[in-house]
Amino acid sequence: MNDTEAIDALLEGLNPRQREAVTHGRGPLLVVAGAGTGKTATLVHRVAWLIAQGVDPARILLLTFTRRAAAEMLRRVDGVLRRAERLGGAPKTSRVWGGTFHAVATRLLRRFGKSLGLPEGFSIHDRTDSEDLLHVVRSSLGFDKLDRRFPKKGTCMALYSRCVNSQAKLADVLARHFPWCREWDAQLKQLFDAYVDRKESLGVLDYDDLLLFWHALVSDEAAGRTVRGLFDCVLVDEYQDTNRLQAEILHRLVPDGKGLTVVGDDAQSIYSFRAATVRNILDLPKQYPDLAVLTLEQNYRGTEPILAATNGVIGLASERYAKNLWSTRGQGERPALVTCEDEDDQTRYAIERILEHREAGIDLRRQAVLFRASHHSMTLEAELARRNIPFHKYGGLKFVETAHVKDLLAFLRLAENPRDIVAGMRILPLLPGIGPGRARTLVEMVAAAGGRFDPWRAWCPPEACRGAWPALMSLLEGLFAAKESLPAQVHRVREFYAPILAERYDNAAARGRDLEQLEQIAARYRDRQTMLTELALDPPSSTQDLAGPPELDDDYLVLSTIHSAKGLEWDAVYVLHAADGNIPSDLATGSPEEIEEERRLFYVALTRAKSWLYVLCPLRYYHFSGGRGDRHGYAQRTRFLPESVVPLFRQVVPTREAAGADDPSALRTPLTSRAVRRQTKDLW
DNA sequence: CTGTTGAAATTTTTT
DNA sequence: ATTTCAACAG
Repeated sequence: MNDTEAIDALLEGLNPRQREAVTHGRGPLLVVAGAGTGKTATLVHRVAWLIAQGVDPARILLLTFTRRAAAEMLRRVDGVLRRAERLGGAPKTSRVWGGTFHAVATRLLRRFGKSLGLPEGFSIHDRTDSEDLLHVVRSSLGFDKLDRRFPKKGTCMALYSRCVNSQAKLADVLARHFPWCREWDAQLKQLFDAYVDRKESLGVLDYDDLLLFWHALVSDEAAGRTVRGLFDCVLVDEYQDTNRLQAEILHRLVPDGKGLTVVGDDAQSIYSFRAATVRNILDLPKQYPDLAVLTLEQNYRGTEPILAATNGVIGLASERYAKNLWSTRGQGERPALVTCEDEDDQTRYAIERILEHREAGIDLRRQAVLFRASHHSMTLEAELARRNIPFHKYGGLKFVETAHVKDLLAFLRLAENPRDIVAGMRILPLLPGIGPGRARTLVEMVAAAGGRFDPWRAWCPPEACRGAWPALMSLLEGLFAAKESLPAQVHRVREFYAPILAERYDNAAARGRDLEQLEQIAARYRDRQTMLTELALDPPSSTQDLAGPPELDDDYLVLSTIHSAKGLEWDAVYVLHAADGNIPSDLATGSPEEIEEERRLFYVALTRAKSWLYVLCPLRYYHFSGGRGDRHGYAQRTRFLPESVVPLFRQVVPTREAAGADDPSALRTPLTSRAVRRQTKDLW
């Protein structure tokens, strides 16, 4: 096969615009790709094309939004290359640098961090750990004892993080995003100063540090040259969701734009709460005067009616890059706008349609239920479980964020880095007779001893702890020596932790199984540091996820937050709780910008659908907070579906009789005297 | 200083 | 429903 044939084979199936993007030369390139326009395919083929052109895979950097996205893309690159070469050669992409900004930062800093004075074995704190450390610092400064309430640790963290990621002054961030915290300006400064110092002395980096130090690395004269010299081509996906710090890293990494490819869609920017800014896309032409801009507008995903509806929704956005998405997929059903009476109604309707589609040959895994907030799917999850319908949930509380898993990992973390006081503060109070007070002094002792456990050996524990203390010491010493295999280490921790688990948590059995699973997983990692790093940077979203690639024959429905559904697509998509207050979230209606972001979020949800789209809106919702009886309120259809776009949907009002007839238990709020009383109570 | 109890406040999205 | 804080008994 000659070169021309090989190139043709590689470009097979791409439209002219995509080909142009794929075969673009070495000058900087921006691909503005609307939803469903084959953005991923284009990026995949471009990587394949570069490799086919002779670029060394080890000198390609592919920055994505999640690790999963990177792995998936590289898998597809291999597929394309194999097809083009018509041979089943070994994968060529194993040496490509693929991953999130944070993961790549970690890799670079492990290798070159020494030149910045970073310790070789730095630990990585996830969001919760960072908040915990901030809490420790806050109490050591005495801010928890002030007469007026100091902002919560989560708020402090959000503030700190936004300053770093948007590279903005605290005063500006306070004024723009946290006006109710302005009175604490001085204390916050002090807190953040102390937090930064503390991280340094503990040998710990948080998420923001990873970016910050990568930035420092490429800003440094000598180190910058080295790092820049590693890559011939840099490709960035989902650029609309990067923040200012990431943009500056990129600019310093590729100052002349040579070999740079950036892909994004301003209409899908949904991470401004993480300081992402569309300005990164809009300003790219200013950074690179010779930037080529290509727009992909041909939509391959949705049917015409779906596209008409999604275009209608985004058409109401106050400001956007003009794009006219057009479909080649032809006719299909108009998307459904389903007005449900309440949440049970919504659940029932969704499950009926899901099963119907499955009967018609659309596997569960080709269908997804999407929602704004993780808890919006609780009722549905309960009902799916009751009916034995398998599902995987993405987004929301992660496996590694559950208390018992965090506990277990804290033992490993402490052994890895004894100065990590967050790990210590987690483990020590698990023992009887040790509370926050003693834990703090103990943890400070080790930190002061430069990370040696000697002071603990000499410590005389209180009565209640006489038995447990020596056991903990021998456990930690065993782990510290790290002579055993990783699963064996986890096993030891489990043995020590089992009685604590049983005593402190309910449903200890289920939690125990999680930990067993963790022990199994441990075998997959090269070493302890790798395991801790990877779990911090890329937490598996569910236990099922941890269990490894699912069996081919097992079919499961996907439940996902809209954020976690970014970049994915399904044949049938169900969007739950399309009511004002949920989308847009009540918590995000403070400013017009926030509302616009919620609109894009809704747009992202709708554009995940290929053939069938159901938007469900329960009009009545219950909230069980605030004491006796269940109260409820009435919701309005989301403001993103005003009368003007409603005709793009077919309106559906499910009937109860049909739904409940053959399954009385499905009717969980029958119209009984109770409902009558409730309606009466509505009058006041 | 620990561990428990009760009251009050807050309640999203994620690397 | 969960988290956080203050108060109090051991």
